[in-house]
Amino acid sequence: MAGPRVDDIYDQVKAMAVSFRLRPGDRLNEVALSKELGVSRTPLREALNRLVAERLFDFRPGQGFFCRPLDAQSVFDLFELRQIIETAAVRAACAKASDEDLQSLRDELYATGIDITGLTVAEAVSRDEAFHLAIARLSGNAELLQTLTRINERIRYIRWVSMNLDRVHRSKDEHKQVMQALLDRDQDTAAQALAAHISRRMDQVQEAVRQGISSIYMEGSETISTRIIEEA
Amino acid sequence: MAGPRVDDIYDQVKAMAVSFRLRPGDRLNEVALSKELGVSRTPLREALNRLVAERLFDFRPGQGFFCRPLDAQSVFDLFELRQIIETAAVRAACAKASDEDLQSLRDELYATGIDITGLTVAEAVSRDEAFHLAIARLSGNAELLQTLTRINERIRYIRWVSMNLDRVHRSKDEHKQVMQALLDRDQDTAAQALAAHISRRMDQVQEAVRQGISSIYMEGSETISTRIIEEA
DNA sequence: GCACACAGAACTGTATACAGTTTTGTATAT
DNA sequence: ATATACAAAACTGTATACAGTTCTGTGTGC
Repeated sequence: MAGPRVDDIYDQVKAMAVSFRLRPGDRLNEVALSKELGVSRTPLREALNRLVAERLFDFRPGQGFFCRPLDAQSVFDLFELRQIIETAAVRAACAKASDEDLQSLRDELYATGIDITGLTVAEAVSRDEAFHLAIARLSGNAELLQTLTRINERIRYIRWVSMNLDRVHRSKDEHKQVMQALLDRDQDTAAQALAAHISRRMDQVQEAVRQGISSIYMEGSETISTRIIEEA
Repeated sequence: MAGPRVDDIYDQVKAMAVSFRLRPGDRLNEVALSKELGVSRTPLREALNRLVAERLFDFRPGQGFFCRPLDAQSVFDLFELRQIIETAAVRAACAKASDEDLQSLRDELYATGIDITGLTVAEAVSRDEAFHLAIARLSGNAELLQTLTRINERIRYIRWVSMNLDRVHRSKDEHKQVMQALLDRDQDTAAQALAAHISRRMDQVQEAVRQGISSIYMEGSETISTRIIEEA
């Protein structure tokens, strides 16, 4: 029976951290969390150590594990890095992706990625992420894909919140633009469009951050399930 | 007295993995290693879980931890990613680094980074890494620096071996070129020089990989301490 | 000679216990 | 009222024990 519990625990705790059900900066109580998850402290700590390596948690010897707080500088750095990586990825995708792969990405984008009305914010962000990750996958570089995945996990919550604050969702046009450049295999246009797209998002997020990260955390996870009613 | 052992164990095991004292693909024996390190399995496993997250180890439930083997594709992907990140970093450094920081990087390069005759291969690679990391630091992006650090750890051994195989070391000129472009704050030249520099290294490494990774692992760590006698 | 089955050893996965440290709460003195 | 000292509680860090699984080596049948 003994399933590979560490992997499960890892996923569960990561989900909590990513959605900030565990509050940034707070020390987490190992016995309480282990009881909640129905496991002992040993595998929980193993999972937490993985998350320390992924920078989702801080570890202070003698004090334990802390939810890593996201300061304004880190948010900026992560977005900048994301832009660097995605720009390179889309260029590689232009050069290396097969026609079939590009076509099926296009189909998927038009089937599920366009109309986000009625979706929750969480769902909308998830689809957005999926499109960007799909491009990274087409780059053919597994390490690049992995790195981007990790980055996304760390900025996901801030994207949720920021998407909630300003309700203009222009992604659809911008994604279409990138997709077209991909189909044309036009590296420069694709890279430029994607860079501009990410920059706009970064501006929105920086604006959200400026309103105070601490208050952002207060918003809580209920906003994530708010449904999007208007569209640009 | 109880020191923060996990951090120490983490460093020690990482050093073993990076230098391939632990052989790629092999399962590692927890009790043997814990005895060797003089600790129990619990903190050892915590450290190993961090290294799993960093992709230095694989973890297969029910079987344990394995040294992650470096296949040719991963080596290529890591070098490609490194090139992407460093190219962007040097551009950012051109734009954002202070004059003093650039000057002190130049001084350090000319003081310690030029003549590698008489150094061991490990020392030479270490200095090379230091120069590249310094540029990443000047980008002002802590996340970028961290990501590059992780990448370097994973390709360090392969660089050792490849440096040992072909004994032409042209880094000095190429580093000088990059440094000059940085001082001129010439983004395009700097990026191009750095990209070319990494590409050349990548070619050398791919050549080494082509000779068979398995035989490379056999070379063992004694080659790392071989001293460099000739210079280009 | 080869494949397969089975028993024993070795190893992993997790719970638990305990030592040592940090935190918290309270009472006392200024 | 505030600061300080001290005691108790809570929590972390690690070792160890044990259950369950995987591996290994031997022997048997074909």
